[in-house]
Amino acid sequence: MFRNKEVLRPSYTPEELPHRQAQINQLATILVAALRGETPSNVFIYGKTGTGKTAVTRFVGKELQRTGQEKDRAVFFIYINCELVDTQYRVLTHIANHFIEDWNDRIPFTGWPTDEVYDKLKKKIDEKDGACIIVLDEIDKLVFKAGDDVLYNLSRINDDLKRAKVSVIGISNDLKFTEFLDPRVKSSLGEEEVIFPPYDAVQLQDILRQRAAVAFKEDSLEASVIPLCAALAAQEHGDARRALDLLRVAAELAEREGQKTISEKYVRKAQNKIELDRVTEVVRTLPTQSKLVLLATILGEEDGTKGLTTGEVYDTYRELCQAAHMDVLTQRRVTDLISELDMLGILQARVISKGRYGRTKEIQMSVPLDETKAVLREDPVLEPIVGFSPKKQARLF
DNA sequence: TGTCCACTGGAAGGGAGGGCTT
DNA sequence: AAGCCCTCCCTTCCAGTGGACA
Repeated sequence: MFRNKEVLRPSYTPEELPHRQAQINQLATILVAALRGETPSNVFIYGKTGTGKTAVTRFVGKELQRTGQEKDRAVFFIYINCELVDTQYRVLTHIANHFIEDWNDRIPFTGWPTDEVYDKLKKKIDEKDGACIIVLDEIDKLVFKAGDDVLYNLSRINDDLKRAKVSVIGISNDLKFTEFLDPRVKSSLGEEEVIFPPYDAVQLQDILRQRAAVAFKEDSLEASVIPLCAALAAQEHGDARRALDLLRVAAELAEREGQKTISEKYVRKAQNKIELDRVTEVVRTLPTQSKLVLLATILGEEDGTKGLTTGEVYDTYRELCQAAHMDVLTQRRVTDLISELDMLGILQARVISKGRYGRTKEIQMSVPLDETKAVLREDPVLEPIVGFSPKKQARLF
């Protein structure tokens, strides 16, 4: 069935990006200054997930580097995903190490004072005569965690450089974060803006057809499969990544059942699988303390308590910790863990007021209980207590 | 109308674990 | 070895609060 499965993966950057010519041109026009030895403007790129922001940026960057080589102009294109590289220190180190070939000379991932890293970075960049384009993908994550000091320093770095030129491209799927920026940073980052609108269902179909032609052998797809994938993904704010995932997973499921063709049925199955896989993976990689909090919530809900409160979850949590011989964290800390679980979409916590009876969070699971418990059971610490029932236990005393 | 509950969520800081330089 | 630095996880302290109840 498959000819080349790789082209369906999110990491794959195709040679052609359908329906993104306008954004490619816009970005290229801004960055072409680098080839003339000028400093390109900083750019702010905004668009929802799976609208091609990263792919377009990488594509333009690659082209720019290639043309730069032909014209004998050095162009450095540094891509940083701020979800992983999320502190000022780490960003600076990452950029600086890009210019340090000697492995022994590299800046360690911790240990130096930040301003020393900054000095070294300036020195190293200035040794190269060329344009340096720094892409900060998911820049909102960086600002959220580390504030805008990094951006301020980076936007001012050109003042301290004699030869090299630096420009910054910030990519975000969240517009609100710019409100928290220092006005100077905001205006400097937003010199140019490129907007990526969501794909509609028809555009998604084009993208899927383009990839499917390479990915599958002839006649592997029933006619309705691509429109369905496109329609489902269009509902998810036009997410092309989701559309491709649906197609790939559907194909994998069909293949596993020995089918020669992919039908609608497998697309629907794929949709369920993708969501469940996401939850399973998130839960599996949770720290133990968060798992305990999660288990406390599940058990509370199974006991039939309506509108679970922080206090109730905390009580159960404490019993679980004792049963599992784990340290008991403070309620303050558990509050934060609950908020984190909320942000991960595993549960919902809304602040409500019960008047005379105080103010608290009302907590509700938003993923299936049994599947989640099965994942928790994989953890050796949790395994003995997953079947624990707080109420029964209490009755013994 | 005021009280007062059961928290929320900010601020500050400790300390362990990574590393650096001198 | 001593003296720093950065990050993560956590504790302590506490002012603030929406609304049911007296």
